[in-house]
Amino acid sequence: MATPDTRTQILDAAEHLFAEHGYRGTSVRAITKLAGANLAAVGYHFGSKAELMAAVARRVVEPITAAQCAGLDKLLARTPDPPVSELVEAFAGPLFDEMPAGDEGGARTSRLIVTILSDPAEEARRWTGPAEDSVRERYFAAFARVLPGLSPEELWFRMRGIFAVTAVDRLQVHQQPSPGCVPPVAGEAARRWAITFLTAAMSAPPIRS
Amino acid sequence: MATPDTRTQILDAAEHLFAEHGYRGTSVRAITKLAGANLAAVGYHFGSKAELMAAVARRVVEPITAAQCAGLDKLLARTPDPPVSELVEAFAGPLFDEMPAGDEGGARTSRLIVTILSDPAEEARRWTGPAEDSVRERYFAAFARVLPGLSPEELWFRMRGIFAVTAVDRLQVHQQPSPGCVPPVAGEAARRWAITFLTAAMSAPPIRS
DNA sequence: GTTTGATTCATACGTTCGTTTCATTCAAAC
DNA sequence: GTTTGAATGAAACGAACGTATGAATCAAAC
Repeated sequence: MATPDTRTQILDAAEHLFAEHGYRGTSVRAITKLAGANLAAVGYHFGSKAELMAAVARRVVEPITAAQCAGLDKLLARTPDPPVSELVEAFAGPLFDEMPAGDEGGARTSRLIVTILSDPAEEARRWTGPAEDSVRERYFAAFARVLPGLSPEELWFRMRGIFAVTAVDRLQVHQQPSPGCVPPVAGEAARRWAITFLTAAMSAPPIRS
Repeated sequence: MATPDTRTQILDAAEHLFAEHGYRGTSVRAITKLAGANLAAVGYHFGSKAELMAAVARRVVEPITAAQCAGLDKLLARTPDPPVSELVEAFAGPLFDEMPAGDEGGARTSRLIVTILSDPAEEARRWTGPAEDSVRERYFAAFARVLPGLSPEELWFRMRGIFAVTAVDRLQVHQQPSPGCVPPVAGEAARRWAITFLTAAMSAPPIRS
């Protein structure tokens, strides 16, 4: 295999380190060292550290968003009222699937997504684009159709819940290792657990207020 | 009201800034400036920035853990097999209740908890103590009793799900503001939504493998 | 009034950070 | 062979960081 160009190697190294230590916890020097590139290469290829992070986020999030979009298209082409479980799977499934090789069971990607969405850095707000918003809104509309009686606010809450469960799924590496709590879970099992868990949660009757 | 002592003012300022900008995104200088204290006061009263963060985390997490513990005690004193909804409420409820004054509807506390648990910094692993682990294990045992048929692994997954939903509940401030997605939700409504959502999720039948 | 111990203060140290500069390399175009 | 423009390399810049130091302050004890 031909060694990839410097730009790609920097992207790979940055993805790895950003996932492991966060945005602020990763220095440009550490990235270029891991990538075997020169310190100035980040500035040359990406402009700045923030733009590098944006490129990393795009590369990770874009295929997920595309898969979510395609899944919804396929679902709605069959019926305008798909079962909740299939909507959940179409939305949450890609978050488990998109795991680049070398990723230890997706835990690194999961952590990177948590980083992207929970990083308090000011730049983080620009790491994802309008494509993600639009697919979220499409799912919102689909869920609203099959879950009548839910107020928009409560539905948004539940959709954020989907996101929280899938993204923070492997967050327990950050906690004290509880005895009996085996740390990394096989990707496929976690996927089925999440779908089960979330389908039941989404299908809950709305609260009577 | 008498102005609190320097130590408390530093704790307040640190809690505010850590929640807003994360651990690495907050400088000791910013904390002491907001607290109206001298730069060296952090070193004097806490030893280091990391120990200050540990003190902040303790002050926020301890009452939550205590409330979770007391809630479980009260529940188990009544019956060894409480309904799932009440277990969920006893576990997740305190995460909504413990909101210090001046906190904008708990969103800041929520973000601080996310910071504590998702921060990739090395020191973050020491921010919570064994008390949190022990209460988690007690709830695990209680849930295992009323949810037979769930494997330990899947139950741990679901408990992490509870945590994810309650803690990341207000994470959407980090995303692009979606139209129609009203940002901050009244604490009481979010609490009821979360209990409903999570009770249904926890009660889902285990996956057949 | 003096002493004492706790606290606050201004300041500086050494490190690391993101970024910039400018020289150098190198393959392709002419 | 020369030129050209993209890419890389070594080095340095200024700023911000956490932390340490030692003098100044102040209330209480004696």
